[in-house]
Amino acid sequence: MQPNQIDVHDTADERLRRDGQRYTANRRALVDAMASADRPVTVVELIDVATGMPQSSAYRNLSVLEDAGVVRRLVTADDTARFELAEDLTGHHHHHLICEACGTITDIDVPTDLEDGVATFAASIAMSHGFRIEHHRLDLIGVCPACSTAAS
Amino acid sequence: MQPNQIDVHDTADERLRRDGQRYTANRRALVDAMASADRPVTVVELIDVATGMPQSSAYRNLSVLEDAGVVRRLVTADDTARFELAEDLTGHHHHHLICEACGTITDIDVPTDLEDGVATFAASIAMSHGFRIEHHRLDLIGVCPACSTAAS
DNA sequence: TTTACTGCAAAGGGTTTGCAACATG
DNA sequence: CATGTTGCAAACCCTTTGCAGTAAA
Repeated sequence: MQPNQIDVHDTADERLRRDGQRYTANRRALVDAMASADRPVTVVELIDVATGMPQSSAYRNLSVLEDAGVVRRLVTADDTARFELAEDLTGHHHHHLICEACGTITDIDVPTDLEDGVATFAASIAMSHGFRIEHHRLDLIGVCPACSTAAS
Repeated sequence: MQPNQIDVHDTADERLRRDGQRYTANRRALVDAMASADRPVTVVELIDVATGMPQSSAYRNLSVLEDAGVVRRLVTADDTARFELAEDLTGHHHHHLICEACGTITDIDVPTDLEDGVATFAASIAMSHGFRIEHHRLDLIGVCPACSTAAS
């Protein structure tokens, strides 16, 4: 169902080259870190895993990877960006469950019929507003079990 | 269908008082500015309307208004927060159409059946993940007509 | 040997906060 | 007159950038 790890790196390499960029050790480390996380991660989390990488390199490389379509940057309520591999690399279309207390994001799958409903709706809005719609976002926002417990 | 302007101010006043806060001229100006905009607005836009208000006051008051449940803060791809009146003040549940080129957000209405589908989905996720779900977000993201034209 | 990448340090830019003066209940 | 509010200026924090050196094609 999902492309394996090797495919992810190959594709990343290919997309970077297409942009005249190189798939360096730092960039591979970032991709690895994101591939092994099951949720979008912050720059700080990425740096913790890729030991010793300076923040500036992390940011710069993430930006290159984003431009090449390898990673996606998410911004939610708290002002820290989170990064995940592009969906066409993981082969896994998903949405997000967000805890507004701690900011953690969890991946969730959406039933096909709901997904279809969103697609139909998107098409109609594209038509009526003259908008070119690239993608959509369906987030459920609330408080995770851990934060619920902590608060009480 | 919608509560009128006076109700919005009354409700804002009431919710602030509940928090031991006052509904001052600055805060009223912010609420007015948001009520007369048909989309979420940035702090800079709010300041332009409420002439002379220092940024620090705008931020501080928006934060108080958010805590009181009068306004909602949105963060999207560009790193500038946007503010809108809480849905239970305007009586208008809606979602957003976001231009990833200029960052502008437009309000859109979602058909009832799709909305129901999202609600059902949210309930099932709440159950399976032990999450308390407060609200949801369905954004369509792409490029607006103006930016499409500008780019070509 | 040219072009991209690195890492340090410094700057940017949106947002928050300390503090003294002010205004409201 | 006690408590909330204002506005200035400075601090904050995440993020970006200049630059000199390094590595890859």
